Amino acid sequence: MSQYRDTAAGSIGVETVGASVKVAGWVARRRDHGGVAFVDVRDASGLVQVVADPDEIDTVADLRMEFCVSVTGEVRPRPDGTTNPDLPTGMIEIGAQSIEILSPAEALPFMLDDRVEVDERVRLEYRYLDLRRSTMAANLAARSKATAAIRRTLEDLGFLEVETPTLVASTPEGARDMLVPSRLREGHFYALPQSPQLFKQLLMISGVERYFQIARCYRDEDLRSDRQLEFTQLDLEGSFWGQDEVLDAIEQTLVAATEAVRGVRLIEPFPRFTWQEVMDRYGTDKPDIRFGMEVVDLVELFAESDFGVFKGALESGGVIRGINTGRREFPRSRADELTEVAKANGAKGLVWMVVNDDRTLRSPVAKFLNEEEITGIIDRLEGQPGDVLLLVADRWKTAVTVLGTLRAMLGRPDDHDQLAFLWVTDFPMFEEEDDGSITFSHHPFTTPQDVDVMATDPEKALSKAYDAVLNGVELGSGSVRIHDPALQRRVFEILGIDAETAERMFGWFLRALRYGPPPHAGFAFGIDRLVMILQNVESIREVIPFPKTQSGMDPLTGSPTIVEDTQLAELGLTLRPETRTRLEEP
RNA sequence: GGGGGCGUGGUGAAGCCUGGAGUUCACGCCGGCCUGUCAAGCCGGAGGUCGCGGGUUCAAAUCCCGUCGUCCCCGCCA
Repeated sequence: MSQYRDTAAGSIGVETVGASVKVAGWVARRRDHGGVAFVDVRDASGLVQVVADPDEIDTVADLRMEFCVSVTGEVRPRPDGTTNPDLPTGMIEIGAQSIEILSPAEALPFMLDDRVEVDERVRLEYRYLDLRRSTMAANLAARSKATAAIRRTLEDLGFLEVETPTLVASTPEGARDMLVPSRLREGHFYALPQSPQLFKQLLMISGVERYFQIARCYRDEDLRSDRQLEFTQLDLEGSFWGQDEVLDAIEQTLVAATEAVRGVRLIEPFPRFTWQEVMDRYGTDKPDIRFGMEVVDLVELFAESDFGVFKGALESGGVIRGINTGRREFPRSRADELTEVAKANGAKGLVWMVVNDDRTLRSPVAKFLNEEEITGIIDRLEGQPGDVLLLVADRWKTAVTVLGTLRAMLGRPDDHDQLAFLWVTDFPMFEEEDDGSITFSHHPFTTPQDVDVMATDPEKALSKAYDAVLNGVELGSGSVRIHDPALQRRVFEILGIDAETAERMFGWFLRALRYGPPPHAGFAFGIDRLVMILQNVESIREVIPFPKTQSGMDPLTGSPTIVEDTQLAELGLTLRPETRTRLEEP
């Protein structure tokens, strides 16, 4: 009950007929017939039609779209034949007794309905108007429902919500840090956290046992449709836990969030795959399993092949794999395009084949293959007439990755109605860089599955790390952490980080590990990405109220901005001359 | 750092390939008419440095080069 209204616009139904109500909101539409005028008033709850006689209410002629108004009137049934079944409030209307203009609005920079797709830069410049649109309001609501459900679930499971600092020490690993200069310690810098990783591990050592946080994280890397400079994670950690306990807790939060947003109860447990399995079957560590088109091993077929490309690949220890992309048009241009994709992903080439009606193959390489091989390919890939088969002969990693990329390109469904959550476990401990050196595939606090293998054969070593994947999108990752300082030192050693360097970078953390750390494990997933998929939108920016453009700018506030020299001076900073010159150019 | 798409009254599009008067359509805006609409309707009107700079040409929204903005992608994102 307020000075401006006593009833939510969207809540008014036939049971309210006869009552005098006061609603407040925005003019969504005005339909002025001269002798009678209809005004759709929208508030956060919905929309209701107000009917006004211009002779009685002179303000009605002044109303324009998105004026903020307060309306007093009587709820009455709509006359026969004028009800609107498309509207929740379509059976009734408010006969206006008075309309007060709380504030006028200028002519809008764009229409707030969903009929036209407005340039995103303009939407962001007037984001406060953009957010009035029902789709955007629904995205905000979905996000709120998701986080509320997550909080509720974790509270029930006995978790403690703890905040960790956002002004932290910079570490050289991982993504580029967002830096914040310190005034009190000139020449020193904070970093904004890429994740609360080490703090949550400290909380385990602190005896918290079950921690979670809906944490803002920052990574100063290039933006994408699913990446922003700042994003939100559900961060979680448990003591005396292993992988199963983590996956169970995370699964419960995902189930709760999905039910809250979609009203759908997911089937548990989510399917689990090892990293090796998803790489072999789907050619990626974040497979979209809403469709098949799995990668098939064809090595045995070609063990004796005379075809140079296949022979060469096998002799150098490679593999031959293929996918059946199904029946589709396959002009030469398409073949060239896919070959380019294969090459861009490191393959030397791509072998394509179209199954003919007589179970022969139309393919540039068909003449190099004998009948047995052709039949074998069609059988193994379950080829039907018209199916396009794609084969890659290369190093294992290259072959499966290329086919995985093509599979995603050609097979991915374009709607998100179906939700295919899954777990990927048993990630390799290390990845090979282009220069041949190794780097951790998760982070250096991840427990190896076998310490000896890690030491003798690091490229084969598996870790206790796991990912959550939804519809081909990596939602998040976690691991069982190292709680033994000796093991932690050994991992650093293998990575080529000597004791002195480790001490300098993480000494404070290694010291904490000397004071009885409990075994612990945890996880973090991106809430923006989750809500984006649940809401079936193509960009993470649709579920972030005030996002940045691809160049990291906010068209609304103009950030980032230049600052006064006096501000820089307080921080002990000066801009480099060439930077200053560039800023002074028109 | 690289590849690609887009940039035309306030908004969305067409025009660009094949150069010839700022032309067109829809929404919005302003004014008028109108008593049952719900994307109201009808009549009239205003509004544009075709992102910006340079070049080619008798002539550029259109062709070329550069640049800025934006989006998608590669690199990057432990």
